[in-house]
Amino acid sequence: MLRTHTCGELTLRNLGQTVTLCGWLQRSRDLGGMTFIDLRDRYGITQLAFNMETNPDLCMFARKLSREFVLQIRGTVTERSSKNTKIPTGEIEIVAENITILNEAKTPPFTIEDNTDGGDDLRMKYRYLDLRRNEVRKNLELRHKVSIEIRNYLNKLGFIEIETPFLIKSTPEGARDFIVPSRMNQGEFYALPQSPQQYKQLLMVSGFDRYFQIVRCFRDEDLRADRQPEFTQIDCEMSFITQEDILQTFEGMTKHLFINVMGLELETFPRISYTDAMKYYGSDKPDIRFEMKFVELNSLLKGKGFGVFDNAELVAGINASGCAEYTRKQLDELTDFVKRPQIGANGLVYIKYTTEDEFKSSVDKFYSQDDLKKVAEAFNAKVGDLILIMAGAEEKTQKALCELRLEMGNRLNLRNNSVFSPLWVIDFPLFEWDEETKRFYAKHHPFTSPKPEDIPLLETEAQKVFANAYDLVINGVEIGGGSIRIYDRQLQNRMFKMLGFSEQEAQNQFGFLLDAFEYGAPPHGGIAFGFDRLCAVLGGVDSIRDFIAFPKNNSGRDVMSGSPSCISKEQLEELGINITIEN
RNA sequence: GGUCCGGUAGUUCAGUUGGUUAGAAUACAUGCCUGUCACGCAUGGGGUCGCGAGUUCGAGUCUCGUCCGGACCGCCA
Repeated sequence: MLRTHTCGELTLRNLGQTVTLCGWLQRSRDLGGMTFIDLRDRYGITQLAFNMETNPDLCMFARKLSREFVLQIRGTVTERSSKNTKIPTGEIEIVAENITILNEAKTPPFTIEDNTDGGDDLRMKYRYLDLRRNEVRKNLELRHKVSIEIRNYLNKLGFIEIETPFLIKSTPEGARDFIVPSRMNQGEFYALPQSPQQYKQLLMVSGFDRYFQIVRCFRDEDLRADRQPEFTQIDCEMSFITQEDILQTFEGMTKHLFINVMGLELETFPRISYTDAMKYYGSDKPDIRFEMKFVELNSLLKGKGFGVFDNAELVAGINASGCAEYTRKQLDELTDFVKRPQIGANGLVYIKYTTEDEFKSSVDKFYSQDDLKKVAEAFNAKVGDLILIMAGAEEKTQKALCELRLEMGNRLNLRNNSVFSPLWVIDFPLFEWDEETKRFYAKHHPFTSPKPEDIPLLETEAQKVFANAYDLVINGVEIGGGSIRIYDRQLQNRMFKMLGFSEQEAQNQFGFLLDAFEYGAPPHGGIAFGFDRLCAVLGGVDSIRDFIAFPKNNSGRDVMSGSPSCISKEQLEELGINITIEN
């Protein structure tokens, strides 16, 4: 070992000991007669002291060292005459007797500090330097802790972790696959898994009744702050269980993580149906850290001569409590916000509850004070409240109102990242109709089982069929989702038929799974959690990038290594691949 | 595929109506300083204003194109 201690552990208890430390030079302060150096490793910072009177040669040497040099120093733990209460080692310093430069370093392109001066792009290019920073290191430490606690919890319950292949068969359903060419089978391709879905179901057929895997998954779709082309799932599956068992088990896991990683005890998770989530929050992943539920106003506001409302499929609003004081400018800002192309609302109507029995609204021409009062009552509004109303086609209005609700939540500081509000969203519809291709798609995936009572409606009223599917949402972020699967070959065939698969197509793509179902598949179901997202939510940030050691940028590039990149002609030839670039 | 924002010193940014030699902070270098801990003080070096074209007597500033980065919509079973 090149060191006897780390830079984070020495205190007054170690006074007088001769120690050897290794680390990076964080900063040096040259006072002329003496010089101080902060030595940093992942455990902390320890101050080194050099004195011109007692050891002039070493002091002169120390003055010449620059940031991020890798040093080994031997010295004596000494009490400081002026202490730093901000760090754990702040009461001591090392009076150095010997320094070895283990490696020199160029001046880094940005400062290795909590508040670095580096921009995102630069930090990604020099990610190995960025990872030296406390903030990013802490995120990865949190991630590690979460993964350990997941394994502890699931292991205790008898789950076993089994690895499944990364080079698998491509299937057209769902996200776009990442494709890997096969050299030995030219013209043929593997796909990287979007999730180990089919393999984990096969493991159930094999009798591993409690499986999990913390596993990388790949989706070739456009990125976001919370979406990477490769990301990590906590993938789980159980046999001989009901939906209730899954919810209990994984609510338990989530609580276990919060207690053991965050020191927070969570209440029982509320549950809401998909239908109600859409009705009250306009989203299947509502942020319930704050109320501000939608109130439907069709019966109160339609038919009074205001065309926009009269012709709307849905008129609904939210109560921004205490915002009646909003100025014209603030209301215009909100209107602009909902009119942005990404939201695309036509406008925003407000009602200010200014004083007892007095309302001011942007639609005073069409509604009496009495009409407005009834609206206020529908919201349980009080004096000082601001009611914001939108109207139009149902889905679009819900979506726009959802964005407005979240925006108001932000403005009113109701979305505190150290508060955690989990909930289960249950009873999803089984299908989703796609106008473009004129066909049904599986809302979850094609192996999701319909509610037993809805099975007779499969072929006749597919849009009314609900699924045994569920999502875990925390603070408006979809953390996990799963379903009870179909384990009956006949029902699976009916499902594929609804999704527009011929028997032959289904057999081609999923034949191995369908065949397996004929050899005694147990009733089973599961769930998968977005591990990166879970960590980001626990860490209280929106972007998952800082919880991934080496993430990709917005365009799917790794700006540090320069991937993706072209490959050589020889490589292409070996694979039997010709590149044609369209313009 | 689309919308919006950004690109100026190593870095983070400012740069007025198009007008003299493009600034600040920080980093870096040098010197001074014996209790600093974001040390302080002084001095200094550091610029293809992303790239290309255009308008103009004159472009960091205006126009078009392009590249790069970020946020979002579509997409993400």
